[in-house]
Amino acid sequence: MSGILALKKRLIELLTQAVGELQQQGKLPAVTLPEINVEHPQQPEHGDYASSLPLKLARSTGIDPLTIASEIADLMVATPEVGSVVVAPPGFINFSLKNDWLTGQVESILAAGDTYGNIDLGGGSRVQIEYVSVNPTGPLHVGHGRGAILGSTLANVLTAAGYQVEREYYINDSGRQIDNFRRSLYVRYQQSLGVDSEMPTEGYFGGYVVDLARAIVADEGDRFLKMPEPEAVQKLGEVGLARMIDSIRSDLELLGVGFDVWFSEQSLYDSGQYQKVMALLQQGGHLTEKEGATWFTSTALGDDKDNVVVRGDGSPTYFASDIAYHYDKFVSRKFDRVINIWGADHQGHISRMKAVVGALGIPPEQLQVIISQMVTLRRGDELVRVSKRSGDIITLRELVEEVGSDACRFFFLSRSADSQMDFDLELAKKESADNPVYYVQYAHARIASILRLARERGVSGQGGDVSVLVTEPELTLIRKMLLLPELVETVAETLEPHHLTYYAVDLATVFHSFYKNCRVVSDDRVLTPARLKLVEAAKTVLSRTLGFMGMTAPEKM
RNA sequence: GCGCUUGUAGCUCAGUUGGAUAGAGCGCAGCCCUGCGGAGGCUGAGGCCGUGGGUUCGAGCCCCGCCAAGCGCGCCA
Repeated sequence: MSGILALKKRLIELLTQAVGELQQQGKLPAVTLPEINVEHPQQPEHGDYASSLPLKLARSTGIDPLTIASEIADLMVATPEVGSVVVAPPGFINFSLKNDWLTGQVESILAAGDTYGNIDLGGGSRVQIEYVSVNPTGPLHVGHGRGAILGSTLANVLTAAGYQVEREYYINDSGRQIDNFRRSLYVRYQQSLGVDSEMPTEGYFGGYVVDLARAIVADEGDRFLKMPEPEAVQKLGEVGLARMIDSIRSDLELLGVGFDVWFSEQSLYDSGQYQKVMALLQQGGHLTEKEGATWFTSTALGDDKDNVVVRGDGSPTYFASDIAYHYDKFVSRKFDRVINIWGADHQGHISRMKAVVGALGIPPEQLQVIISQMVTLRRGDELVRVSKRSGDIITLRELVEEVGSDACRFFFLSRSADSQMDFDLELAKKESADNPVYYVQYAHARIASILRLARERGVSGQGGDVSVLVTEPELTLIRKMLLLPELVETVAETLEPHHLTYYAVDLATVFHSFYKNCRVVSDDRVLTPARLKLVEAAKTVLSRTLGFMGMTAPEKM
């Protein structure tokens, strides 16, 4: 385990022990203990860690919190890490770390290298994280980018947290919208070959369908015109879908978003998984026939309404295939945990999905759904409506090409998934130089530059004695670097990757401040190698943080 | 009408799961280039944490009501 997490755990153990001892001595009544934890105080004067345990105990025992605090503090045994234990009103116990322990952590970070920040929270358990999963009936738009970046970042962090992570894209290559898309494409194909044909009223009118049809004409000619229409729609559709999926894949690659598995919805029908799961639900008494359709009786499980799984015409709904899909995830592929990232418009899908997962005998809490709120797009004051069928689309690709992948990722990550955001294209372009992404990356480039200079002068950290790094800017930098494992833990537990961006900015800030105050490469033969070690460690931490976010860590800018 | 999410500085947003004097970026008012990258550092002004109650030693955070915004409430996905 990482040193800093072990330390936190140790402090909690020591507190628990001390309270136990006080209870044995009869100085504290044998009340049930509150949850004991330590936190980082906001004020540096309050030390590195603080516990409000005495305040909590005061409630149940009726004893003055300051008295409890000093009794506990007296019983805290000396450790190599903790320099002082101080009692502070109204009833806190504050811990400060020893300088030599802190500076020693620089060596630990260097030794850990690119594994620094890894923790063993997951214990190797298998987590699947599914994201984007957009219908291959149109290009990705800006909102999809948000989910993509959330998902890929979480996958990075969960991997570092000791989970075995699989990243998956669910391809909805079956069902009504796909039929609709195939018919639309066929019409555009006919039209581009001069055949008079009319688009279905609910068709996909976007210009990209026209482009796609033309591209297929260019590559494959008029061969689909020679087939009977139903066959042509099907065959042309296959070609078109494959191309759409390819373009989605390449758009995501541009953003640094990738997947381990591309899972086909159609395969659930081809493999018999769908039929199997419906039979299971039938056996479990979860299905009922009414109004000509088959319903999943989720109201019996506390949901607010039942949901159709098989339509009157015998065709399965999206919900039905999603049930089979989740059965496949949990039962066939045996994931311990499944995380889905959905857009806000799928909010209503959560409760029935959890209900059905429970009906299949899987604990519903093993399914976690993250809702990424809407992204509204504007150009200056002009609101841009995003609708796949209207054809007025600002694509994700266009955004990435304008703003850049790094800025895009940072921007999307800097807000919690719960809050909706405006994305002003003009502003994103105009202010790109002011984007915090540059502030953070600049810190990394600066470090690289220092290390280059050191190499030129033939000096290195070799043999550096880190115990001399005791000035305030140095210790502040070290303290900040030590937070990375806790950050990984927090993000992995809360599934809230936006904390990464705030940490990255904080880390860059303390580094810039250190840089201003502490000359690294100098004539001082003691300080120079020690500070080179510190700077190298800072580079590791910064690049690790940027890596989690899927951003580049530039050597030069 | 019901469900989910949001409401914190002029603007965009954090707030470590109930702790000490509520933070950051941008913007605003100033300061710092005889040294490793000024895409930088430092200082200041700016707050009834939507609103009204409640819970307790202690609430931006928990509970109830209300107001406002977004999304959902299809045999669409």
